[in-house]
Amino acid sequence: MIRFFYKKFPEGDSIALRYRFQEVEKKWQQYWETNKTNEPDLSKSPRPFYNLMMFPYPSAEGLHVGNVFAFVGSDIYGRFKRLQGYDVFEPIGFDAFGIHSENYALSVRQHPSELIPKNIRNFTRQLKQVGLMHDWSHTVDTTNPNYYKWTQWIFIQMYKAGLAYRKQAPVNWCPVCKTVLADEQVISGECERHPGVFVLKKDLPQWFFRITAYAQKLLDNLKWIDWSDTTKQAQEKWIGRSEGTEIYFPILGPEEKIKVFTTRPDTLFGATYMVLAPEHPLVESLTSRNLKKAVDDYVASAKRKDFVQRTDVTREKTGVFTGRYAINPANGARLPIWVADYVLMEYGTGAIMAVPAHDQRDYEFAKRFDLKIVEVISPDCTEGHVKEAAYVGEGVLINSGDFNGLGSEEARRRITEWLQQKGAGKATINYRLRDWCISRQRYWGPPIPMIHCDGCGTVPVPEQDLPVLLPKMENYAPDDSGKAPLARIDSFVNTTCPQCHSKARRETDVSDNFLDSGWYFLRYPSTEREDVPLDPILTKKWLPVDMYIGGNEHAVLHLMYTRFLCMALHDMGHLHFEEPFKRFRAHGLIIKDGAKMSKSKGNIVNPDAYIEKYGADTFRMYLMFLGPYQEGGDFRDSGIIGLQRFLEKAYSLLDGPIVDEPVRDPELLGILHETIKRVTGDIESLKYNTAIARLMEYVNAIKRFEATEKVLFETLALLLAPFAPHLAEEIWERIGNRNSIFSARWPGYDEANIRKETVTVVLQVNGKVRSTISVPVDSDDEALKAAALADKNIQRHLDSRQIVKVIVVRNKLVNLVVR
RNA sequence: GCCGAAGUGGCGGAAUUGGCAGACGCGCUGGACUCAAAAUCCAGUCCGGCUAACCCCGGGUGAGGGUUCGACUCCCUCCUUCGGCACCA
Repeated sequence: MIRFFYKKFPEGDSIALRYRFQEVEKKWQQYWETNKTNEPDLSKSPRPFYNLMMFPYPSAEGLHVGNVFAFVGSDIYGRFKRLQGYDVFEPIGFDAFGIHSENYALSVRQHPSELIPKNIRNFTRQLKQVGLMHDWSHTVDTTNPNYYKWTQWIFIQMYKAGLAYRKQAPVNWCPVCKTVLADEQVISGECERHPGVFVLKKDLPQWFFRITAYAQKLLDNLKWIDWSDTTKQAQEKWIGRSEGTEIYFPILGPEEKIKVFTTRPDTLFGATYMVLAPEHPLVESLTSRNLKKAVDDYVASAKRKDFVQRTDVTREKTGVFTGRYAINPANGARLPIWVADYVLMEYGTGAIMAVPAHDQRDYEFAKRFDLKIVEVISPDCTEGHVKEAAYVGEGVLINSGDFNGLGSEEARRRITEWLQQKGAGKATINYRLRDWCISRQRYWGPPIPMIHCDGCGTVPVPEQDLPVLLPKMENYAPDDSGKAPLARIDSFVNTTCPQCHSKARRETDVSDNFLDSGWYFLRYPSTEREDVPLDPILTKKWLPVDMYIGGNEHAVLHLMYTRFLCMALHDMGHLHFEEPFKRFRAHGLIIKDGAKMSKSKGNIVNPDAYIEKYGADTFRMYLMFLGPYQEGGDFRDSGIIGLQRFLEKAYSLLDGPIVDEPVRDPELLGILHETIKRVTGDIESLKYNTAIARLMEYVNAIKRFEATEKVLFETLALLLAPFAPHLAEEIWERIGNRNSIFSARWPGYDEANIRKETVTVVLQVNGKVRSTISVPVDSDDEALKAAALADKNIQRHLDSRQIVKVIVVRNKLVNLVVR
C-alpha cells in the first residue's frame, strides 16, 4: 500500500492515507457518468421520486461552502430515497438571468452573455466534483431561448387569464439598480441587493401579476402542505389577512364618501376625525380653497420623505386639516378630515376613521392637534381609562347609543350588521399582500412579450412568434429614465401590431428574475420537448416535487411566487396540482465569522481546496457533521480531520478477513439493527449530524468486536452511501459486488434483534441517582422495587428513613421517596 | 414594539420528548511506537471535594422563581443572540 503524506493545508493537519480518495472519487464519478447511474428513464420509472434543490445563480466566484452544504444535504436525501427503491430524479440547472448577474457583469465590464457560460462551466465542474447525484441530461438554463420562450409563454397565459395587467402606480425604485422592484424585494425600505440604499416611490406604468387574487388560497393551502413551519409562518405574516369592516363616511358638501377599513368597528362611536393618506385620490378634490396651499405643501413634503423618515414610529405625528368634514354614519357626528402621513396609501383604503381613545397613533395625533377624544370602550363600564395613552384592549361599549353594554366582540358583529342594513358598510377581509410588480427596467432578462398598438391597445405577441429574443446590446447599462435599455434599440422597439398590422411598439421592460425561477422545476422533466413547455405525461408522472430543499430567505419570494404560478397554471388547466412542492424543508445557513458569506464581506470560503485536500466524501460528511442541517452554523475547519479519520477507519476495516456468515453475537446483532433503525430515522428527519455519529459508533463497534461477518460491512457501505457515495461504492465493490451500490437496497431492521435481554435501571433516592442495576428486560414493578431495596448503595442512602412513596418506571428507573 | 427560534464542557454539538446531562467528533493531557517528528494505537478529559486507588460526596444545561417523586425538557418573570414583521388602522 502506498503511503501518502501531505503538507499542512488551510488550517488543521492531515493524516497519512491508505484510502486514495483522488483515484477512487474520479473512478466512481466516471463510472456514474458512463453507466448513466444518475439518469433515471423518466418515462419508465415505476416509483418516481422528484428530489429537488433550489437551483443556483452561477456567480463569478463559484460555489461557496454554504452552497455545497445545501446541495449535499439535498443529495443525501435523494440518495437515501434511491436506496429505498425509488427512481430518484435529481436535476440541476442555472438561474442565470437577473439583476445579480447583470450587476456583476457591469462591474467587471463584460457582457453577461459571455460571462454566464463561463460561470456555468465553473459551477458544473464544482458540482460534479462534490459527487452529487444530478441528472445532467435534463438541465435548465434560464437564459437559453429554448427556456425563456416558455417563460414568455407563461406571461402571455397570465395575461390571457386576466392575471397580468399594466397600470400606473407608485412603485419601488432602486436608485442603484435603476429599476422598479417588487415589494418582496424591499427589505425594511432597502433594496434587497443594496443594503443601505432606500427605495424611492416612483409613479410609473408597470406590469403586475395579480397574486392578490390567490391570497386566500395561498393562505388556506398552508394548512396542509408539509413545509418547514418557519417558512409557513413567514408566508402567513406576509399575506397578512385581517378581518374587519369597510365603512363609508359621507362628506359634507360634495357627493363623495370616504371608504375606510377597520378591524375595530366596535369603536365606531369614538371616531372623532378622519385621516387620508397624502397620496389619497380624494385629497385634491376635497380640500377647501383657502387651505389648498397648506395641504399641497404637506403632500409635497410627505412625498419627499424617504422610507425611514416616513415610517419612523417614534417621530412626532404630522398632518394638516383639509377644511372639510365627514359624517359618522353611526351618530351623525361631524368629523374633521385631515391629511397625515401616518396613514399609508398601500394598506387598506388609504383612509382611516380616527379613534383617539382606542388607538395609540390616533391618540398621539389628537393630542398634538388638540382633537376630541371620546371613550367608547371600557374595561369596567366607567370612563376615565384614557389618560396617558389610548386604551387599546377589549371591553364593554359606552357612549355608543343602542350598543352600550355590549362586549367588544359582539359589538363588532352587531355594528357591522347594522351598517350593512343601512348601506353604510360591510364585513370585509383585508390582505397586506399586494400584486407582484413584474417589470424591470433592465437588460438581462426575458423581454416581456407584449406589443403596444395605438389602435388595438396592448396585444400579446402571438405564441408562434416566441421567443422574443433578447438582442445583444453592447451598452446595456440601465439609466434613470425609468425606461429599460431595450427602449434604446429602435429595431427592437419598432414592430407591427399582430392584430391590425399597423406600426406598433414592443414592450421594452424585461420580466422579474423570479418569474424565470418560478417555474424551472416544472420544466426539468420536459427539457427534451421543444414544442411544448410541459410534456403532459412526464409532468403528470413526476410532479409535483416530492422533496424540495432550499434557503429560507426565499420564504416570501420564490416560494410564494411558485405557489401562485402553480395555482394559476392549475386553474388554466395546464397543471393537475395547485401546490408545487409536497414537502419543503429549509436548510440552515453556513456563516463565516458570524456573517453570511458574501463577496462584499470577503468571507467566502471556496470548497475546491478542501475537496482537493480531503476529498469530496470527507468534506461532504464534515459539513453535515457540523450541526443540524436545518440550523446551519459557523464554518471552521478545525474538525475536518475527524471525518477523514473516520472514513479511513471505515475503509481499513476491509483489511481483515470477511466471512459470509450471519451475525451470531446477540449484542453485535443488536448494534447492527439499532444502527440501521437510527440512521434511517435520522436521515428521514434530516438529522444528518446524529446519523453520522451513529455510523461512527457502528464502526467503533465493528472494531471492538473484531467482527468479520460480511453483512456488517455491506450494511456499513449502504448506510454510508448517502453521505460518502464514492467510498461506499469502493467498499461495495471490494466486498465482492459488481453493480453500483445505488442499485442495491437499503437494509431493514428487526425490532426483535434490537431488544436486549437485560436493561440498566437507575435507582434514585429522592430523585437523586444513587446506583444503577442490570435487570432482565420487562422485570415487573415488585421485582424492581425489591432489587432497589436490596442495593447496597441505596441502603446506605435510605439510612433507616421512612419510605413514603416508590415510583417505578419499567426498564428505566426506581425512585424511592423518603422522609 | 410585535411574532418566532435559540442559549448545554475549552470548541461543534447529543439527550428515545418529563427519567443516568455531556453521545459522537475536535482540542487537550498522559502512555505506546519512533533516533526524532508526523501518522497510528491505548487511557483520561463538566467543575469542585475526598481518596494510595477504586468508591463516594457536593455543584452544574443564560438568571431568578414555580409545578413534579423527578426538569436541559413544562409554566411565569427577566437577560442575551439570531431570524421575520413593523405607524397594517
